[in-house]
Amino acid sequence: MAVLTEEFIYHILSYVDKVPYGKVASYGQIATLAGYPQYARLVGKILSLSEFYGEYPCHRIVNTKGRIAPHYKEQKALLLAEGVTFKDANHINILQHRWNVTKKQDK
DNA sequence: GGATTGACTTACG
DNA sequence: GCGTAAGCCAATC
Repeated sequence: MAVLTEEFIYHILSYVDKVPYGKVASYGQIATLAGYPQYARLVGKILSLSEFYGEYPCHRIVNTKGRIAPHYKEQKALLLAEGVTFKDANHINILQHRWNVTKKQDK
């Protein structure tokens, strides 16, 4: 039944852990790298639970618009602490900080 | 087993 | 660039 097994969660988080300092990645990007491009929503759910499975940089994960998580208020402060710049209160400079391994928008 | 919801993404106006 | 709609999948009611 549950797809959100520890094995799957750690698999996703392993890619999250590969996001370099000062960079950010999208849910879909992580999902694609993990081999499940359609599981972007599951990635978000996993990240919300990631703190219970280990300390992962879940604050480096944003949506493709560069907007931070609506329910994760510390994210902005954490990203600023890493040198990530914001366009406004809820959007980072995704074009500047997005992870280089982007396969969807490799351009 | 159908309907609703969500840390998503893409398309359209 | 922003709001809405449709597509997507798993969990929850």
